[in-house]
Amino acid sequence: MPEYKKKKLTCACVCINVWNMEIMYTKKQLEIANQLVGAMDSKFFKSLSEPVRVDIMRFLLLNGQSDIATIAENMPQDRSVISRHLTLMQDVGILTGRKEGRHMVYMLNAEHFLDRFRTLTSLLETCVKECGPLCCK
Amino acid sequence: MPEYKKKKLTCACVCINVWNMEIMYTKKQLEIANQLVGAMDSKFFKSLSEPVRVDIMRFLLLNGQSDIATIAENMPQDRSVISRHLTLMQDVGILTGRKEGRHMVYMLNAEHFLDRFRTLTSLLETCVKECGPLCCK
DNA sequence: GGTTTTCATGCACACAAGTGCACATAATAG
DNA sequence: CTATTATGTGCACTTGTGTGCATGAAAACC
Repeated sequence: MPEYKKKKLTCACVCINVWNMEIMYTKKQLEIANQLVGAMDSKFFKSLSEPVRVDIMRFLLLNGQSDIATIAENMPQDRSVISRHLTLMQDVGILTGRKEGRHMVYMLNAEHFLDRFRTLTSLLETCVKECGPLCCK
Repeated sequence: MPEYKKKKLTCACVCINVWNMEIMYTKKQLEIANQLVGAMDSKFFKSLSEPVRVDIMRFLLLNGQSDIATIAENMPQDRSVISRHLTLMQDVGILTGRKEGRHMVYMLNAEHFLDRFRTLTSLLETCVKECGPLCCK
């Protein structure tokens, strides 16, 4: 399979896979795949991969805006830990925070959150439609 | 705010938030929020939070099914590392693997992947529609 | 103005995760 | 049957991450 090894991913339209079968993909397919992968932000997924942060999301979903101390009182972790999680979630864009006196008030940024998932779903749908024969059969 | 602290999240329909404002949520809202949080699988998101694994996904998206050695040749990591990543991704359900002779052939499980995102988007949409006033205003 | 409250942050620690090497296993090729 | 190839896995190492405590800054309260 030496031919296969030398294949470049960024420009080729035809390649030989490991089973000596020709695999073709158009520039459009390549572009769509790159769009999907580009939309898969590591930090975004990582922020959702910690159960504590999902718990915080649940709390804000049911209780609306809240300050750090109040959230922390409903979690087993220390207040400082919750504070750091909230900062991280704000950096990613899941939450929005504003300072109100000495309180720091956070709430869900539902629009941004929903947009992220809508974009990913849409890109993946297009990808499956266009690259379908490549990914699963 | 002692009243607030004593509030139970699992059954209450009315609560006082930290600003002494009444916040109401119905049992339906609670149920939907719990459904959403329940669908947010930590392991699933964690599997997508590693750039190497996303690279593997991109490779399989463009090249279809492939064996471990071939994938590893296109990545800076050691073959054993790629092998472990693939196993993890299969456990989560993103990939499907089958043994073919001495080769282990992986490919994207696009249906499962798409279903995950569709479900999350749908649940989040419902959640925003039902709990909208709570999460953002 | 001093005290209290609320939060951010530096620090240390424990644990999880990614990585590469070496080796064992399974299956094919000769 | 022996050699080669592809893979899985045990091991040690390094890095990253979550955690809690203690401290300091900012703002409100008395």
